[in-house]
Amino acid sequence: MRVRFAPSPTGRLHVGNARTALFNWLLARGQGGALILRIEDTDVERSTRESEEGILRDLRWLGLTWDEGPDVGGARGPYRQSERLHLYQSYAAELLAAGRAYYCFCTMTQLDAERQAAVVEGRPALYAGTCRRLSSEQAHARIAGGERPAVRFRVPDDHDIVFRDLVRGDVRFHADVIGDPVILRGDRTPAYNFAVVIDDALMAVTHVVRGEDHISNTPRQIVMYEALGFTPPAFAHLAMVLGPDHSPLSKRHGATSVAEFRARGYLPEALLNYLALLGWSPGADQELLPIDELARRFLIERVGHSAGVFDEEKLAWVNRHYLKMAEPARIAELSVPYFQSEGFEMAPDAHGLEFLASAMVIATSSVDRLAQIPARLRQLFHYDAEQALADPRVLDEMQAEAPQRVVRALATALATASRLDRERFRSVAQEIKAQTGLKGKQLFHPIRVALTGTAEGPELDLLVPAIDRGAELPASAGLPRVEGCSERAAAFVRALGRR
RNA sequence: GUCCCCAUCGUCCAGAGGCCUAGGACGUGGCCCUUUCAAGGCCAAAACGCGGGUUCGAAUCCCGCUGGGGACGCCA
Repeated sequence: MRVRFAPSPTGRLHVGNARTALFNWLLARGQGGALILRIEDTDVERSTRESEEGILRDLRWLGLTWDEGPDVGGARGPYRQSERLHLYQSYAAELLAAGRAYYCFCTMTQLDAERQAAVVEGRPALYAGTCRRLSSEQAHARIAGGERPAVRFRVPDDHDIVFRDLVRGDVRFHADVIGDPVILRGDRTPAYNFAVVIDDALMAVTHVVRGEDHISNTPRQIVMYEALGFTPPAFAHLAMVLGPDHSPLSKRHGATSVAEFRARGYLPEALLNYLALLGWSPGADQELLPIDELARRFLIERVGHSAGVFDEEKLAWVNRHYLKMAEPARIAELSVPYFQSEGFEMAPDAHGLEFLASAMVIATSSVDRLAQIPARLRQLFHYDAEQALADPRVLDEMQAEAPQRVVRALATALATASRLDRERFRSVAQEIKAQTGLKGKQLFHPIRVALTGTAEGPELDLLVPAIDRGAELPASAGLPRVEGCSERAAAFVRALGRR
């Protein structure tokens, strides 16, 4: 089995295309087949190397590996259409010689007018066949006269073209609804339908898995396979990915590209697992499975027929799962750019990363995406007693006598205590409880406010030890300075006294 | 306009003629856990588009309608 993913490098990798790539990958990996990456860059106007590199980068980030492609090579390259122009031209010449293709001198204006007229008259909007009957003498004379004709494929008329779609079953088109497609443009570059056929045939692709938008191209391609003496591959057309309003997923729905989802802090394994669930099911009651297991279970015949709405809420849920599963060290490293873009100045060394990793569970247990980690851990690196008391709600709470007693007891206890770990923090809390007679929220909320400067945040049991571990960190760790709990408590009491 | 594809909770899936009083997940609501916010646990509400057939029996098969989507480029 040989499958392929064939993006055109005209922009970012869209999640819909990523899903097509994934399904190809699942099919190839599940069956021990090969995946080919081919760059469809025959549109020189829109294709860019930047886009190509971006697409490759996004695919690699997702972990979708390929066996042949422009970067890794392979026996049936080159893998960029722009480097295969001679092949298309030589097959076109062959079709021309066999009378299966002909030169077309129609102008764009003429073609547009014909199309419009056809729609108005209720006829299918197809090529009228004006140049079909031109003799080769006439054609060559016009070429000699300086005209640059396109080449059209002569679709045999009056017969049915049927193909068995692996996901949809038999699909039937009548040849009369297919106009003669252009295979070579006036500038001798190939048109999509032709290049695809030549490439898939020459690259020995056995299964073409692509978007549903190509379903009506399939009959044109099949007649070309036949004219060229190639055996058509099996086809499988995947339903579209839609936005919440059931229109194709686009910018106005928010993020659409893999790069954007990466930037928002989704993990590749989460995006992949989510995408696999969109149009397919790995089995009743099971959704969250490692990619290899998905590949093992994947059956192209079991892919759904109808379009699917992309649901970022569900993606977020999948991501939470993988965030919890992931190695803290990995997440710590991935989180650094997010801290930086939130204004935290850091360039952690190994110790810094180790500390960050040790604190990471505080964030990963309660956050959707990497981008939310800095906000969740802000209280670790940022403390300002004055600023805390500037918050009317905090000030209001501290107006009462009981919380003040808690805070003062806390400052006193911490003044002599060594750095807090979980147990020492608990015993300090017990001490204050005994001293003040307060418990529960009455006890812990003032502690939280004094130590974090905020009324809400992660569990103190986790946060407090992390703060005091951070306070021990040398400057060389490359993290913002962490003010320890005893300093925080003392500062808070001083600030309170000034009020 | 012509051709093609599609149709189960708001969303994603399960359902391959009787296992369906239609199952799971996300989201939503409630409850629980809890020192706060989250996270987590439990419970609940929520769907077979409509009309005809076929069959003893249809969410499942057939036809039509309606609705959605795609294609009709010298874009891919």
